Amino acid sequence: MAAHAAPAASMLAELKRAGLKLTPQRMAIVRELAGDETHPTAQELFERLRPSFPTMSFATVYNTLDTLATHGLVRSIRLDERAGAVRFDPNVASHHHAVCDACGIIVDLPAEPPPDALRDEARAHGFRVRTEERTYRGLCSRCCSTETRG
Amino acid sequence: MAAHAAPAASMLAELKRAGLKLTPQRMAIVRELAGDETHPTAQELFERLRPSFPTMSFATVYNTLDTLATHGLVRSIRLDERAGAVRFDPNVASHHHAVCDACGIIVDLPAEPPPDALRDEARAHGFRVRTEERTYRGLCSRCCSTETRG
DNA sequence: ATGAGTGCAAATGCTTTGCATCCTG
DNA sequence: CAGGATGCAAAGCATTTGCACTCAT
Repeated sequence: MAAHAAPAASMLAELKRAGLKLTPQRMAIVRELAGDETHPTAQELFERLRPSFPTMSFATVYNTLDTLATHGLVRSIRLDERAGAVRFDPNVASHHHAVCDACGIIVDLPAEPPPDALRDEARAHGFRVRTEERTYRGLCSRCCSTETRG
Repeated sequence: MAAHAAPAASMLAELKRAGLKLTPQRMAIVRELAGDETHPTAQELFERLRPSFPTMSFATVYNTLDTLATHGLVRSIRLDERAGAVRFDPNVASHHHAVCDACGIIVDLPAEPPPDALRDEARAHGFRVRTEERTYRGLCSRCCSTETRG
């Protein structure tokens, strides 16, 4: 019910269809990322996979994620306004994000917003709008109750 | 009419009010950034100021921008999904951005969008929403006409 | 068997930091 | 004149690249 991301099987099938090789490393990365709603960084994925693939290199993780992104199987996002690594999102369906200013958790908000006035404004500037991303910042439920020191 | 960013004078006054020192470097950085709608990087500002301040260091530019951001005088944004430096926006009024996928130009879309269904969805997740950012991606007017090879 | 993919290590790009010195308030 | 701000250089991450080797197709 909560799975908005494509299952590993279909992502692998898609890779195969694109004429790409199904290496053990790629399969592991895809399986690790598919269905993961925590928006991990390349670093985090690398750490998680290290136990099972002690020889896997950083470059492979980055290359694979780049390949997946190029083929539209994952989205890369940078929701930190300052530093911080790129995060990867296996959910390529139209959706947006809510980011907690305190703990940094990123929550998916599945929805396709209808064209709005701002979009029209962009069009007025001559823009041909292809996608729209919305980021809501604030406090998540957990951090809300912590700060409200009640 | 197109000036949404605070003028240099008021930004400097604000710094002073905050008890910060008005050094020549800070004044130069503020003047360079105020009213600039190109969303420059720290690198770019540094290059522009080098002629007049040959001894100014990178660290000073970063420190100053960080100070300005902390005091709410500029916003830092990272609209590139992959690599790329942080950009700085002297416009702290509520507004959003349109980014060209081809040339990377960032256009301001001044507007305060009304609370929407997605915002409600975030609230349903327990989020206390403080700000909302929208990014429209597509092709700017210039790149549109280039690609339409007509 | 052939070239895409991998691993390693070094390089690159952006940003931060430590510390001695300087200068604004 | 005191402490914040600067300049310099080096360190710190995140990410990319070059190249020889390996393995999926």
